[in-house]
Amino acid sequence: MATSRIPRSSLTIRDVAARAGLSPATVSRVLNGDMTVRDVNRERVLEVVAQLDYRPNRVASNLRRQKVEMIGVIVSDIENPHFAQAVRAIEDAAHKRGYRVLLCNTDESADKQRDYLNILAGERVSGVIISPTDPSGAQIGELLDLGVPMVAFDRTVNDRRADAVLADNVGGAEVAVEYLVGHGHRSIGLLGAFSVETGLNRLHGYEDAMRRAGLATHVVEAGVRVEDGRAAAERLLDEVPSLTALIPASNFITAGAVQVLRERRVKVPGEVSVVAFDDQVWVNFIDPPLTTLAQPVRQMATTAIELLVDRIAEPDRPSRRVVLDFHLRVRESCGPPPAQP
Amino acid sequence: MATSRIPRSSLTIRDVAARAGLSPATVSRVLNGDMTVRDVNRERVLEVVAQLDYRPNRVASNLRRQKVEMIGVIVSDIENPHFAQAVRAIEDAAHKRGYRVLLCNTDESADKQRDYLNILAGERVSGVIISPTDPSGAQIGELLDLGVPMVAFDRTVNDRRADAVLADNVGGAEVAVEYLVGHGHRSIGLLGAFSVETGLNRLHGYEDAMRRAGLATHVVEAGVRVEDGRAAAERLLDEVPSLTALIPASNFITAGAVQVLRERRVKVPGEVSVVAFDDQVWVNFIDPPLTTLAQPVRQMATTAIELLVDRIAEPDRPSRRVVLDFHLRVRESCGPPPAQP
DNA sequence: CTGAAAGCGCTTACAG
DNA sequence: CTGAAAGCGCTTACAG
Repeated sequence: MATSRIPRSSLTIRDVAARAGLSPATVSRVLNGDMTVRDVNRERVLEVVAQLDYRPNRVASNLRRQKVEMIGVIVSDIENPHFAQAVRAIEDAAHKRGYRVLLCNTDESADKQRDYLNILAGERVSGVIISPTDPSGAQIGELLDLGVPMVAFDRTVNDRRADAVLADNVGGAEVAVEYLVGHGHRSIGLLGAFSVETGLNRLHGYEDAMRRAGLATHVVEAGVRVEDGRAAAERLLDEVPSLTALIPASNFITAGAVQVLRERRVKVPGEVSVVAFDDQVWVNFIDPPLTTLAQPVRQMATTAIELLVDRIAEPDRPSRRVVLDFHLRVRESCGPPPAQP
Repeated sequence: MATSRIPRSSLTIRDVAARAGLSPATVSRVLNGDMTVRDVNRERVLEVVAQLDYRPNRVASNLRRQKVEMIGVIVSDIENPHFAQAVRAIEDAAHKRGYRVLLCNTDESADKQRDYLNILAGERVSGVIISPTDPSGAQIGELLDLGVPMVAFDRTVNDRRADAVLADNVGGAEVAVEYLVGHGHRSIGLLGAFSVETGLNRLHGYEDAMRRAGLATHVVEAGVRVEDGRAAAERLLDEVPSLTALIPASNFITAGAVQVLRERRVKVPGEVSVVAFDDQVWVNFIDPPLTTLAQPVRQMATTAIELLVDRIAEPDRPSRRVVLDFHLRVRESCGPPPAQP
């Protein structure tokens, strides 16, 4: 007679049933909104539930129903305002649809991404939204094999079965170049992080647009930290003295570039015009407020949840890929190039 | 003979056991690091697990072991850099100790806080870290009644049983005032949000320090949005033309105040010195970089996890309250007051 | 409309 | 060292 006694601290549905003089089945029906329960009994159950402050155990319910109303959200850095904004919008949309959010921060580490994907598989989450650090990680295919819906966010994943929501980084860079060319600029530089997919696409858009305008390109790789942005900006300004316009291709790079411009007392937009990627709040606080390319982060987040929910409902639908446009937010950092001496 | 057939998609421990020619009990032992299993059998199990890509179901395991290695983190706004930083540090510390993080964003809504506390109770999380929107919400006491450990973060909770990690907001404001007085300022203004506990404490610290210095106070309530900060800054400058120093008591207020100072071409620190609460990265990007009071957010986060883990291990220990100091980060926004005309 | 019973996928005390 | 069996707390097909 094997028995494992576990000290039972919290109330169970049996306690409620006993107290109400009904079966656990009936209590469960009331709690799950089954309309076939007689009104007297429903009220009796609700009364006892309130009296005892009974809280159904979701773990048991999840196991029995074979479904966990939770999604995993994997980002590389929740402290980056871009992702903070995305996660907030995702949480909002998920909460409205009854899903909880398990937060997974990878810190740009492929190991931690692997770790978290394994955890999410173990937790049997309903789906995952991932901004991959390692788009080819083996776990991505494994989860998809297990039938876990996955939406790539902001960056793609190397598996066609995943849905994806992306910003049109190529198009965004083209808009930036065309806007500056429209102001008469011909010497336009780009500072970007080309090891990440979004940065690479921005480079491609810049190159295409410059080529179409018949202009020479000026590009410096700028890494992902503010410090890297500073160093890259210094190099670009040193190497291309003729420069009249600058496109820092991410918020950290912008932060570094802005400091360099101020230290060198470069007049913006008098001497150098700036169009920055990412519309952070602080671009309004600096002098002059920056013209930016804003990603439709909220819209991306709600789209991601929609794709996920649709796929949960219909696992075999063909995978979709939604690409959303940037918006140019004109402020005060662009003007005509300085008159030729 | 009642039977509920559920389509079983994923593998179970029984499949692994069958394939390995062993019992589920033995497979479970191997997976949980029980050392009493013979090496041959251990290897056999591991082999089959790898072959089938078997992933133990955490939901079942959680139910059976009556423990869920997950903590709920409740904040009012993950998009506020202050909380983004806190959540990141909490996730980091939690992950290292084997806990998952369920993210709960309340949007400063008491309803959503209630909602999430109920959800966390249902999920039977191991503990919760809460920066309360409604410090007296009934659910707080109810969770504590159920034995769910709770740590108040940044703001207190009206229940003595909860542990707490706080920043010394009173002391921080005193440091700001004393620093400015040390530079010779006598007309020092405060912009704060006094409806939240942290803001109120900052007000008290300011008032105490000003009184000790024998100075008159100049205070304007500034709300929580950037727009409110702007309006408050304008009022303060209009009403106190003699003002030579300003303490904006939160990051959003600082953002608004900085814009007003620039628009009015007030020289910082020539005409007005500034010491701002919250050390956001962008304070480095504006002109001049701001002297700030930095909250030890990382340390607060690791302390919160420690308090939680300690209490999980020892539920009846007396509750603790840890108060951490601010650090003054001197940059370029403070100087002596302008010479009297 | 309601209850008894089976079962979700694990873990573990007990027996051998 | 290993297995059979019980049980964590729910839900639901089935019988009445």
